[in-house]
Amino acid sequence: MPLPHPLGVDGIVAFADSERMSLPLDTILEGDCIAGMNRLPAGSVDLVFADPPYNLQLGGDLIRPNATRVDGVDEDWDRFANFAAYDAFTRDWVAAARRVLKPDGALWVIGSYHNIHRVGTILQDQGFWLLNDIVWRKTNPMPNFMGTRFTNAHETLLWCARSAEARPTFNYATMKALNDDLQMRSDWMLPLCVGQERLKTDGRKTHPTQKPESLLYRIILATTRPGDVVLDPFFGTGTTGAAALKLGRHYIGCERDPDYIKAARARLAEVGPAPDPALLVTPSRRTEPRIPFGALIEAGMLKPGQTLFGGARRAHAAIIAADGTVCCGSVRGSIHKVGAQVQEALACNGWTFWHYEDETGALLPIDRLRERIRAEI
Amino acid sequence: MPLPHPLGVDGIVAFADSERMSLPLDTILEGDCIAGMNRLPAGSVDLVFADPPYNLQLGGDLIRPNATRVDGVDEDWDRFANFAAYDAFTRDWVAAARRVLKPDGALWVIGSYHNIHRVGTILQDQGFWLLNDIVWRKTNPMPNFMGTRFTNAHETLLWCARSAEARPTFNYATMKALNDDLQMRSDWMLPLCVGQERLKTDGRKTHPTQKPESLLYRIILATTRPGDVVLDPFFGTGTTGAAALKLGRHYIGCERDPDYIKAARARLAEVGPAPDPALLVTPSRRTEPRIPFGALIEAGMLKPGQTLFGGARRAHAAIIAADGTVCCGSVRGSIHKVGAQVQEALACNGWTFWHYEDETGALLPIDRLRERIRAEI
DNA sequence: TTTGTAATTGAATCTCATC
DNA sequence: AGATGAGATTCAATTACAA
Repeated sequence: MPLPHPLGVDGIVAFADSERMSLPLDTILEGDCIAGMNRLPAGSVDLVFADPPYNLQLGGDLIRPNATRVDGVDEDWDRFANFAAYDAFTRDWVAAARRVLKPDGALWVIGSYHNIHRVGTILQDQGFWLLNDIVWRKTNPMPNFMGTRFTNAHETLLWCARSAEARPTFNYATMKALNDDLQMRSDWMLPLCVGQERLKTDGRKTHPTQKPESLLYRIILATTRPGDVVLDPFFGTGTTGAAALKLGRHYIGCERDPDYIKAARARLAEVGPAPDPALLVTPSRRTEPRIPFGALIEAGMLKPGQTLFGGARRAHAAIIAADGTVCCGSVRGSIHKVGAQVQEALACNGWTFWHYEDETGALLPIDRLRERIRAEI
Repeated sequence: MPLPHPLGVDGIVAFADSERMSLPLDTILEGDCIAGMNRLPAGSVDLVFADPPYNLQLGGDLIRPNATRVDGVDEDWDRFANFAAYDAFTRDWVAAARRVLKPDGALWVIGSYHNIHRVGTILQDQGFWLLNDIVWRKTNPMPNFMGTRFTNAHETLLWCARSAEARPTFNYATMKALNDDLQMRSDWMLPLCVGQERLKTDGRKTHPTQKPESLLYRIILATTRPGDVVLDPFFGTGTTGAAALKLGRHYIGCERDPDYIKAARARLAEVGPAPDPALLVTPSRRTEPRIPFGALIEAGMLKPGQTLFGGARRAHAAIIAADGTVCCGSVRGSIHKVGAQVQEALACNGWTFWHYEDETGALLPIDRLRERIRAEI
């Protein structure tokens, strides 16, 4: 009988249940991220945020016009022999992340043009479903000193669900509120991590690619709920953990480098408590309890036989039936269905289309009555 | 002796020299783009611009809030059985483009998150060297009607050289001049192709995905020299040809659809030699930095749960929520809306009304923080 | 003729609970 | 699992048309 391959279906390393840990909330797992993730139970985290090595393939030193040397990323962890090696590395961590994600969980990856296409292709090949690609536009990018290309002024983030059928969290109303009541777009203008925010060790930057907390703030606020678990397989100095704690979420980090871990632990110990959960969510019509139209009749706000009006200058009229349907000529059905039919439209929101006459004879949308019921709950 | 495989090294179809044509300048080659490119001499064109099918995989109908239907892309040419089929298609046209390019020639591809990672990976695998990824930020994108994702407000372009050693053309000074004497960044803000520019046939759009000339203008201006030859394997209605002619370059287009070819020929016959100044769409830096209140929270300048004060002697107080709204009693909304409500006024400029407490306990208007963010941009 | 308002439209992977 | 039905949901720019 053949031995089982160490990588099972979906590239998942087989672990005995006894070796698995229960979810170690707000903890940094020391060591390789794949080993770390494989110790966690399957289907246990709500969000993965990954900032993997970019495989930058930098050549020699880059010298600024003023003869200073650019401090590029030349850490060992960013060296790969070739694209095949980088792809293999990517496939492994993506598979491990896939295993620990809940079915409706989501994954974010950040990268640059050097690596993001390898990552995006592998995500699609493993069944992830891309939801958006997000452009992080940097307010203060490094210029192109040689004048040979366009200023590389952005990085790319991919947001994807575990499958096309999954229903990942998206706090639409929160993002809209955050953007002055306009839909949040796929291009985000945010500054680099510099100044006070940038962690330093002996006067030098602790981590070469520390991300700004503002970026993680938006990601976690948009795509998780308070209390959710956010896993970062390339934890570094803990930006993901800091943003998660500040927003009332839990983090789990994987990191190999003891210096990064030390810096992250010190940083996370300083983070204060999260604000009142009510301040962390945005109320919206979608999140409010559902009120059937019939409840307005049961509450005595509307009466069977009463007339509703729709469209400009009472263009359409419908009679309310005792069962909460409305009738307009030979058409009978829900307020939405009849609203669509009389307008010959593909769809209609009956709550805003239909109006009732108040005591003064003024026309008011029936949605006012629904609001009144909701206020009483 | 075995017959030679029809696809030689690098996926190039073997043509007898007698079948090859000399370079057919300013011409549309009718038929499949791979056959068309294979009829051209190797190493003969300076630039390839490709706008291949995106493989959008759209589902059912999408209905707008105003109950009309979105006219999505459902053309046959955008249907692929799966990623493998799309990858094979991409490998073939990329290989054919690679053959016709001069050694120092360059290639541009435009795409969206649906396909761009497949294309980018294949370009790297075939030896192309990515120079920049460019983000086309749309001034007027289609919104996300259902409120399910971030507004998909951009497309991605990849600019690459034929090899890492190649020295492709980049008109650095021209780009800098075009951008108010600042280096041109990798994110370009340009409008969609709408209005007069959009080609119509019998009142309906001739091509579902016609690109704006301003985009091609910038690409050709930046990465070719006058007299250069620009090849577009997916010519469509000839935007690339029009921009090339206006800039004193030559075009060669490949196109299968007779209707598109007819429209392109009519369009190109109208093109005069002078460049259209309207194509120099320079972003106006004055109008750009709109700072939503939420940006102050994301920047860490204000924290969820913190109190803002308004009016004389802290007459009003409001708590900041994580989404950038503020709460005052049962009222929750933008700084402007809540400011107006607590004063029982019709309107209010929240930026000047609300104040925060600094480290010394002094009250400062929140507009100070906005000014600080603006100064950093 | 001018001005104000309504209608149209753009590469879109666009719901969710219940039966 | 698939069908059904309630009901939530849009920004910027241009064109058309009414006043």
